[in-house]
Amino acid sequence: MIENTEQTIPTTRMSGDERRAQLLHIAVKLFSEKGFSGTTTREIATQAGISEAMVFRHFANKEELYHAILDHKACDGGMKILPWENEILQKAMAEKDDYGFFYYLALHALENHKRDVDFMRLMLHSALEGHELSEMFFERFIARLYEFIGEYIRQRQADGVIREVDPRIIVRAFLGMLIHHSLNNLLWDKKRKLLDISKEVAAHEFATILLNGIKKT
Amino acid sequence: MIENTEQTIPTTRMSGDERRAQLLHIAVKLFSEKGFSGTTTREIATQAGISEAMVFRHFANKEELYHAILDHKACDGGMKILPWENEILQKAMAEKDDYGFFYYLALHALENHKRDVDFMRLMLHSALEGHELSEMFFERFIARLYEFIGEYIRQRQADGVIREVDPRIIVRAFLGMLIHHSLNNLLWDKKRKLLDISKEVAAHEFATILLNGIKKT
DNA sequence: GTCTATATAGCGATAGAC
DNA sequence: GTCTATCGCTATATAGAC
Repeated sequence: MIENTEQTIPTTRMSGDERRAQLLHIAVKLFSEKGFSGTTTREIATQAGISEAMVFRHFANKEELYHAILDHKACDGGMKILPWENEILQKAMAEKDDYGFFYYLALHALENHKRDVDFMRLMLHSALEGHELSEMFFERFIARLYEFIGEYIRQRQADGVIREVDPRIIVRAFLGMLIHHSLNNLLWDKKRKLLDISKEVAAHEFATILLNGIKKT
Repeated sequence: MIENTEQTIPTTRMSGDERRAQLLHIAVKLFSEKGFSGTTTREIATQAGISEAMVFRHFANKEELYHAILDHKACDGGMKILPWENEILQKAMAEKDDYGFFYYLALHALENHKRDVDFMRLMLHSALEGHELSEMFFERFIARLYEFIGEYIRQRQADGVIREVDPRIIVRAFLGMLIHHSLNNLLWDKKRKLLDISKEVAAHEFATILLNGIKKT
């Protein structure tokens, strides 16, 4: 963990930016595990191997630390959630490959959730505590994701291949499967293995169920 | 709120059991709003109109208060989640009315979630904090629910009307739609009205999507 | 059963020495 | 930049008067 770069400075010591990044990382982990009020600045400091005072040199107060996570995570980390610039998806859309579209969306989401478990837990804590972090995340990403998927569904309804159902309901059903699956993995399945399947299998099954569920008969 | 029964005792005062029940009720509400560590015993006492000392007369410590909620909620409140003794559902199962089965399950779940928002929030907080409350709830109810729905699906697969997919995946997809929908209502839609539909419409659409999604073609 | 008063511990945050 | 020491506050929990 501690890195010794053997520079002119004899003591092992981080630069300001490194330290800040380290604190952010630790804070994300702890907040995601125990929530905002359940995490102490002391614990953050201890895990970083510095004193509490140093935490307050990098961040004016605990709240600011929280907001810094927002900027750091919701901007670059959250961006990965938005899939529309991806080639595979663009291709599926252009070819009106519905299965490809939903399969890739599903896989993309499940991969993100798996990689960023901390972020997901943080988001949940934030939403439950009614913090603005989750609201911002919602507006910046979730609302747009609904809009994006909904628009595709609307097109395919116009093409006459999908049943005339409010697209928002379909999006909710689909995201419901994905998010709930990830949530189960994250909250319980680690221990219990209630349903131990790969991302690919899950993405395939969910996409198939949804597509058959909404296609015109 | 304060009830004056005009009894021999001149001062307005609750019996021990009443007070205990009141404290439990307040604690559920506060824990569900702010989580365990985010709620203070002082706030519980204040909202009950008594002193902190009284809280610790009824419950040895904060943790015990938490456990008491488990017994109170997960026994009678949680039982409502399990639907298999219900007539309508039994009837649908006996008649192999798949739509009726899933529609009623959905409606039942959505009704429960709506009625017991506090309980749902409490469960989420508990699961995130890794408290045993959620684990117990999981084993007592969720696991059995999976088993129950899965068994019905297995039968209908044997009947040749449902595709050969791992029933657990189907259950997860279905519960995913339902729980995610309730979660959205609870966390965001109160303000934003992203998707404002009735329980009945939601139950119908979700049941329809699932059924079409898994039926043999 | 309820109160005030208090004990003890831990919190976020600051001051000042090095 | 980092530390020790400490402030002011609030937390859980208890003791004893009424």
